[in-house]
Amino acid sequence: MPVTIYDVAREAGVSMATVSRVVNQNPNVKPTTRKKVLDAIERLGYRPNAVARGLASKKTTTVGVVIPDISGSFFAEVARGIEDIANMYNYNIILCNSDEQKEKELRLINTLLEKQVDGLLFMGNEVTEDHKEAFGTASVPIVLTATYDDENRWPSVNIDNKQAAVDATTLLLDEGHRHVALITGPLTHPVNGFPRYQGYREALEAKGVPFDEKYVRVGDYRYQSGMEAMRELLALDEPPTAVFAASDEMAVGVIHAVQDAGKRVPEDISVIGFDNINISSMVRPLLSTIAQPMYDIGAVSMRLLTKLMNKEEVEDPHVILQHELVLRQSTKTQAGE
Amino acid sequence: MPVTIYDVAREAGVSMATVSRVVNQNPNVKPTTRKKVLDAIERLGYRPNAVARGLASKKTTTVGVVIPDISGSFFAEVARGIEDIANMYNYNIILCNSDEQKEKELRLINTLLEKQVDGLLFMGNEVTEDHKEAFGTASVPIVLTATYDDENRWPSVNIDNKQAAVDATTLLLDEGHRHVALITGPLTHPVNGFPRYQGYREALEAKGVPFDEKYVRVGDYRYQSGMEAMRELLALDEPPTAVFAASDEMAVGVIHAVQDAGKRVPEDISVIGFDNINISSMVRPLLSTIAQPMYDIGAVSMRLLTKLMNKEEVEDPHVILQHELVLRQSTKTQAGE
DNA sequence: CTGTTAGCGCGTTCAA
DNA sequence: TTGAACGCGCTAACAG
Repeated sequence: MPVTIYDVAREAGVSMATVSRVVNQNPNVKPTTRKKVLDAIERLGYRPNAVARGLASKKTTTVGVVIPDISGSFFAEVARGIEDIANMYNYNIILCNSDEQKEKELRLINTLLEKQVDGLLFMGNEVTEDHKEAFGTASVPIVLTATYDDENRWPSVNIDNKQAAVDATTLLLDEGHRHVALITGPLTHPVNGFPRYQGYREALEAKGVPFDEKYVRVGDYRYQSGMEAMRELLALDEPPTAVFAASDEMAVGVIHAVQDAGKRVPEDISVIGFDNINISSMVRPLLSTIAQPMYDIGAVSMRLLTKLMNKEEVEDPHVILQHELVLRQSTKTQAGE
Repeated sequence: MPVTIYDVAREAGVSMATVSRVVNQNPNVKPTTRKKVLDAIERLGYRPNAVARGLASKKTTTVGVVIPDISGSFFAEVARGIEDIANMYNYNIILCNSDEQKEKELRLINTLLEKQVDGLLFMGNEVTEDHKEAFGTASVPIVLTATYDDENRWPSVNIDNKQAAVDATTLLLDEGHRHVALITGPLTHPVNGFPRYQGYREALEAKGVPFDEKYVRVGDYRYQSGMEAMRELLALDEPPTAVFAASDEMAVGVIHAVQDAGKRVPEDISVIGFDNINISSMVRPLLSTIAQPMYDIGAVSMRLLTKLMNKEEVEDPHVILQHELVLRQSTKTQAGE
């Protein structure tokens, strides 16, 4: 039923090799025959079969993307960066949600490899030994997006999470606060969890402010957890006067908890978030935050992968993108200061 | 380099046909030889080549998804529904952003078809004649997600947008408001734009409230446009006392414009949104809205597609999912009333 | 500049 | 229960 390259060849009165040449933009074809072929293609409505092409050429122009959850603002933005660059270089992406479940991640990696993707982008909180083993069976390049492995065996794209946390905490400290709380993500996450906690402590130490465990709460990056954590903090004998939340969603939860308690941000309590997802400029007061270049994290990862797939020389395969302190209205220090 | 089915066959001392059978769970294999094969697979680390399989079987267990912009909350949620069900039925998805650009949409549809996807999910504001022509060249099933064609030639999954707008407007009218404004999306969008405008007018008419053009503003569904539209509305001689925004983002913009003007929601002005994206429960006051079952729209679309791909009988290929009025705090009418 | 000929790795008859 | 052989649609030498 479907028209093949043979049908086109017959229709145009040439060999299939010639048809293949014109389809693949091979310059070694006489203009007149090229036209004959093009006409035949048009007439028959020929559509090249990419699967057959993939089998013969061993290239699928498709890359696999393992992502925790596409419905989250952060990942959705990263995914957009990935897809834009992929599209730019004529690749398509197979998108898979992992929910950060290790077994599912491993299964997806395997499925993607079976599908002969030309490369793989992996995002996830932790790269375990099992992950490394799975990566090891791949014969195509892999880039770790917003994560990395402890040995730096695979190329990766990240921001400096610890330094970002230092910056956020220091800003609060510089405003004069001495009771600065941290609402972090799970400390068991070696990439995005623990380093921010480390940065918080380092900043405290650098300023000579004693660390106090009671000012640390662990959330899950979601709004609710931020709000609940802040309620607890507010119930302390000596509540914090500033809060650093490891995600914008939690930071917004913090702001609302503060407001619900009849206090004001930033007059009574300063709040700074992390990520700079679009919601941070859709709340009152506008949220001050550590901006991660989410789109770029995706875009740079994909660009790096294209180079790797193309066997190009790549200077440094471990990219650290710059984060940025975005001062809006939830901290006393605001833009321009 | 990569190990093929032949290598496994040799290693196990059987023919490749037998290996194929055990890999594909064909029961006609003696248990002992099955074990021999399984061992050989394990020993060699054999990974079936899905591309070769796809060429031979004419099935790729991959579906194409054309979506306007994965970084938007609405679409990200729909995409999640799609991917979950796809995963459940052992399909993978190739995700493509179209930015609602017609040429890009047509190109993507073609690319996806070249890649021999087993089915296609299309989302976009409008299904033009060119789209229909492109769909017509497909030999695999296509489902229109959150959109439809004017002839209902293709299966689709939607909500009743007009009725949803009637419900939202009527709620506001029932609160006693007589100056109800509408901030809609582009009226040129036949699926999600115009019908909501129609519903607004119908509700007005049903309650005998005269339609007044000055209370209608066109936005682009984004926060900024909602905020700006509200500023204009506020500048009217007789500002509206209630606003129906065709998206939650715009509704939040409306709330902030109202607050910035020193007025209160809902005491001075009632606001209702559309979609029920997660941000609607992350603002103060909590946003009342028309909830669209975003995840289900994606999930049901994908489920429908699996049936179609499987050539199963499907009762009604034009699914209308229920929307829901979610009353929170931005309207006077609140939960329980 | 063009055609012939092998594969690519696997599913699937058809016989045995 | 198993194997031999063909073909899926195309790319890539190689020859001419």
